[in-house]
Amino acid sequence: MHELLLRRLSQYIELSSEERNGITKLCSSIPRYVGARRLLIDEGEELYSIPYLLRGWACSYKVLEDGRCQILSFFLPGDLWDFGAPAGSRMATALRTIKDSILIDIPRDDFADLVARHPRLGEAFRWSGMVTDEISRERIVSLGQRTSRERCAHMICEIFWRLRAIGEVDGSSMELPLTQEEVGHTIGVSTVHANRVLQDLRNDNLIRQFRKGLQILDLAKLQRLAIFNPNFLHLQTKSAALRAPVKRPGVGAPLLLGQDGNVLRMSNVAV
Amino acid sequence: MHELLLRRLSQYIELSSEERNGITKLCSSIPRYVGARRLLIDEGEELYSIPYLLRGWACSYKVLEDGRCQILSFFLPGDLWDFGAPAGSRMATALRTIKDSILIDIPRDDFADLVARHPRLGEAFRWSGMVTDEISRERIVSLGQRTSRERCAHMICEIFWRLRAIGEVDGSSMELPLTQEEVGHTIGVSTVHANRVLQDLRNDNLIRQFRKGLQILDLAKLQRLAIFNPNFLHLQTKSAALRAPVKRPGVGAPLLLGQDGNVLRMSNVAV
DNA sequence: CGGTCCCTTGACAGCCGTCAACTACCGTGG
DNA sequence: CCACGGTAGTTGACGGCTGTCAAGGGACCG
Repeated sequence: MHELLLRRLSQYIELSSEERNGITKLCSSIPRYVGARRLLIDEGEELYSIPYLLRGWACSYKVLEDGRCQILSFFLPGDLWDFGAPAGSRMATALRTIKDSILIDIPRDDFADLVARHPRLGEAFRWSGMVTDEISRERIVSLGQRTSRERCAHMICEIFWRLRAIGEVDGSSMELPLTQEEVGHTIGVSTVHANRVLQDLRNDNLIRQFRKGLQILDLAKLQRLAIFNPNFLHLQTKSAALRAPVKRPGVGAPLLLGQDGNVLRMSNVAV
Repeated sequence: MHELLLRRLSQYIELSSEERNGITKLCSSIPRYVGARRLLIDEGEELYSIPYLLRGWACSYKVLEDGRCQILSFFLPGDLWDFGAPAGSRMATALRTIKDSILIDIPRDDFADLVARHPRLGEAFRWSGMVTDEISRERIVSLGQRTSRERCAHMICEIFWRLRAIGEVDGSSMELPLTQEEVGHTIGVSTVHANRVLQDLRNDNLIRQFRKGLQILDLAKLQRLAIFNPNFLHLQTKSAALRAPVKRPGVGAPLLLGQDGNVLRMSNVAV
């Protein structure tokens, strides 16, 4: 029932049997079955427990006063929701299911206790959290810099690699239970435009869509289009963490080199 | 030299003198003076220390292969950079100064030791980290849903409130050392368009700009335009954490209510 | 069979990126 | 003092991207 979590943590540390038992006990609550498109936690609600998704899909989102809605992240099987938040904090986003799902509520205190007793588990969770953070940073880059085609391709790649990591892709096909409205809310375009972008990708023979699924016809080309670096999900082990520093062309570099000295005029500063 | 950090942590917990001393010792390294627009840490570099900004401005950013650049967050006086990252992790973004700055490098191990010895400090840091996270979530919402005018207004409001919290605004005026190119890289528009958006805000008498500064002429109107909720920076105390749950109109609600029962068809699921 | 979601399409207008040229300002050096 | 060069800000023209509106079509479910 909690193999996904064990598998994930094993990517970062070797789990002792005590640690395994701790996780097992943590996940011993009775699973809840929740239908598609149901609110799990509303924005501003206090978090009494950490939702742990066993099956299904969910997403976090924010709704502006006038109804505009932005999906911030997907919540896939094996994911723990925001385990790093301090006790007593409130949800900064709402959380809802996308399709029929099964989840467990892990008491926050039990989680804190376990991590306190096993600091290495805490370490592993923090490594796991870095992946989540990196996904959200990459979403900022997408929304700020990538074209809508690229954003859509990037979203597909992200989901593909994440589902692959938990054994939920079949060759090049995967489930994609998102409506085009949800795709739009994710990549920051209207529903109509989400439709056009998806059609575009289909017409270019990059993807194929069926019922509630999607097949990637040319992963390499899709990733190139998305400027997608699969490494960013590969914080699998400490040694392989992120990619090596790379010098890049473009705006950043010359900007930073065209300056004199490292010491600034003291007249402007005081400690 | 480290009053800003002490002040920030005091928002979340009452600091004991031991904890104060710990922080003081943590900040006892010799400050570095760094000129404007200089690279502090490149993407992919290993983090040996936690940069702590005493004065000046910096930002984190990512550069795509073709040179497109997205600024992810601003780094203002009193900010600690990414203190939550596990030891040995690599920078997911690059970090550079925006103007002449002074910073301290806090050894990661010392930080970890201190937090381990004083769990309440760890708690306070995590509350502080939530503010950072919320800013980055709000940036996703901005880039995905707000118009460029709204995004620009939102950026100004965010900076205004953050500078105000550290006593760096004078009435309604503040420093704004960003070039229009940097504004563009922040709100996801071209430099030319950043210029047009700023002109727009000036023409509507919302802001006034001078040399390297900005005056907000009508904060209420600017915040309304930005759909800006100052509460999101107000995680000052646990009790005031975030805003209370609010029912909203729009897309979210009806979507989630139009479903039957809470239990899904068992045929689709298995534990 | 009717209703509800969801997907699709076309028309149109407005937002925004790009290109190119020009201006203003500053600090430097002659 | 002025000339100069570099950076940053500004403008106009143009085309492509994208939102909106409105209408239609198809799949599924009761």
